[in-house]
Amino acid sequence: MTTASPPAVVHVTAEQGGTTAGEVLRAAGVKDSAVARIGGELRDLAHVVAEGDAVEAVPYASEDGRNVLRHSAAHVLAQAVQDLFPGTRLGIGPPVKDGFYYDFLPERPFTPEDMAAVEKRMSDIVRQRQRFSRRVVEEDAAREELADEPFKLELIGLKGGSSDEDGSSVEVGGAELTIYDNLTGDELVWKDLCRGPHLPTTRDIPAFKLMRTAAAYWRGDQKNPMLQRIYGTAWESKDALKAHLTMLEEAEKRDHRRLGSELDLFSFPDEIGSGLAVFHPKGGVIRMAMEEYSRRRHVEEGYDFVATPHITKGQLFETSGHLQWYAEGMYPPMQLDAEGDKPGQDYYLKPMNCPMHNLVFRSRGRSYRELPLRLFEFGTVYRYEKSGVVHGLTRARGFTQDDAHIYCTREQMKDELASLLSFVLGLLRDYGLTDFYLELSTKDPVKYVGDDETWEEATRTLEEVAQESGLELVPDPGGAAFYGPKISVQARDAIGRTWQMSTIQLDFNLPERFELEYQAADGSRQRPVMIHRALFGSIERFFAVLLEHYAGAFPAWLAPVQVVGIPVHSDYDGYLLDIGKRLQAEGIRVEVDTSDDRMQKKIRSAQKSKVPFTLIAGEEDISKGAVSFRYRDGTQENGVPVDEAVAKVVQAVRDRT
RNA sequence: GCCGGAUUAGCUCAGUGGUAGAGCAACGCACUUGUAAUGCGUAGGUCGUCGGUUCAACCCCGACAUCCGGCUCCA
Repeated sequence: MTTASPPAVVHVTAEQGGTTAGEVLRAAGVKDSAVARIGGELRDLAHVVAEGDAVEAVPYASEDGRNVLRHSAAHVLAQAVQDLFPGTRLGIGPPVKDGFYYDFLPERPFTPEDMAAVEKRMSDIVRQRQRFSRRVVEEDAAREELADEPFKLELIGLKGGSSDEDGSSVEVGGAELTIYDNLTGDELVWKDLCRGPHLPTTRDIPAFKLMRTAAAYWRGDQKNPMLQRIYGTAWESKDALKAHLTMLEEAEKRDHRRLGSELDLFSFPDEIGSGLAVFHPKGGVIRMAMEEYSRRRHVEEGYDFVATPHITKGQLFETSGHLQWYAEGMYPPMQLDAEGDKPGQDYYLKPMNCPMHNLVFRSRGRSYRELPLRLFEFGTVYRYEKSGVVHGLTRARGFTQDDAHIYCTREQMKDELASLLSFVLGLLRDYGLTDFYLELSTKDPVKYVGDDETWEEATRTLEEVAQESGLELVPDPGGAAFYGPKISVQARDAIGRTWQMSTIQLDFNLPERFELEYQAADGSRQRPVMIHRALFGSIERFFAVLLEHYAGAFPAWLAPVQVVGIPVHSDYDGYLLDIGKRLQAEGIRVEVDTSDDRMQKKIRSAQKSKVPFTLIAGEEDISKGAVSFRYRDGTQENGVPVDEAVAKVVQAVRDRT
């Protein structure tokens, strides 16, 4: 959805000096330009140009073009809100992915009815073709003009210190302080402190829609007051808006929480607690299939399997540093064995497996001959996620990591990382994800342990490996764990959303804290490097990603029920039950629908449960020793001999298609 | 944790200050011959929990729990 042809660049002639960017582009026949780029800066089309300026068109459908039209839509939103609710104070209103928002401090929270009214008022403003007019102001004058807007005054004080992070740069991020006036004819109807640029008029906003109200802290800081945020979406055309809304509907239909209950896969009983899932038989069997394949691949890749407890004395996490850094993310301790004045022991649910694996490593002397030593387990961990962040299976409080820790020498580290990365990508591909990019998370300047030199070496090694993979690499400054930098694999799903999947973390610090050692060939004692890695992240989360990726229609090898047999009439139940037995003997998960329903209803039920294969049999098939083989997409092959049908199913499952 | 919204049958949802309804699912009976819903019937809810207001609360108020949308957070 980006520009089809490269954007036009027009050089301003002598005669054109002193006219506007818009006029120059129009003279050159360019129609599709939201704003103009001159000297690398985005400018209003009303910007006065000089001879020799290179004026580049910025199409509506480009990233910059969309940002501008969305930001203009945010101004329209703010004007509409202040028209309808005059006492409302303004926060900020930047463009965001797929849309825009504006933060307000209203006299009372907005209601859904308010939203309808605001949206209608916005349409009026758009229809009025109000001009966005830029005006440079002195700081003192601005303070006077915006005396009623406390948040804007704060931003003026911030000028120069604004950042993209909290969105404040859209207001005061430029070299000059500017106000945008909305003019109907020459009449000033509204104004806002704003860096710009903007579309020429409100009428140039092609398509918008308000999405939801929410709340947000002023400038993103928990200590600041809570503002009411209104989210909207805006696009370069009505069709693009419609496509976006359709995508959202599709995403909602695929929501794993919804599919989880529709397909009877899992639930979150209140009685157990927030963020703690139970898997039902159909979800359980998918999970089992996922685990079985993963285990097999880990065996093939030379991993050793370990198992460790769910709880431990607190000392272990003192040693690892987790209690120092992440105590609030852990379930509070159980105190055991206290007697009178004698303090007892604090036991914690483990939020991570690594300290336990370190103890396995340390359980006896290790030789360099054993390295790389790769310890794997499906380790269930518990993290006390804050109440507002729990979200289905993707952000749970109890989950099972496909966790492994690799202990190796510094010399082995790079090769190990490279082969690990290809193992990761191969495994993800086997599960049906194919579109990836990598993210390199580097040191948080505050939350970290260890010396800078070690961090640098670790970061450099990860970066080299990432680059050699040939995948796109995106930096994530400050995103590392406290003990070391990481690469994470981001996967795009069937509808283009990205999910953080696997993480590979390099760690020079925990081996230090746990005093891990191996004996080298020369007899000296050396410290191993540790690599933390999870390929699924957590089984629950990966389950959710696959569920959404496939929209519930799992490939045959993962499908909870792989085949449903449907007799045309109950007289043929026996024939299909026999076929069912043959399939079952081949390890296929098969059900024969012998209910009282009619055949049409049974086909509908099978279809709704997203079973990959349906075998239908009636008189015609039986006389030939065959079945009708129906695929999930509704296509079908009639008169398939039973042997062949069984073989087809077995092969589809074995090939993981 | 913060702001806002929500919580009625297994699911999706109606509904009223005078102790509740539909569709689907479930169960029963009858029906059943070729590719997305056969018909009839039955059963199912202390209306999230606990307090309060009231002659009377599913409905109004409060607390708590859980969920949803955001914010903040995510070892």
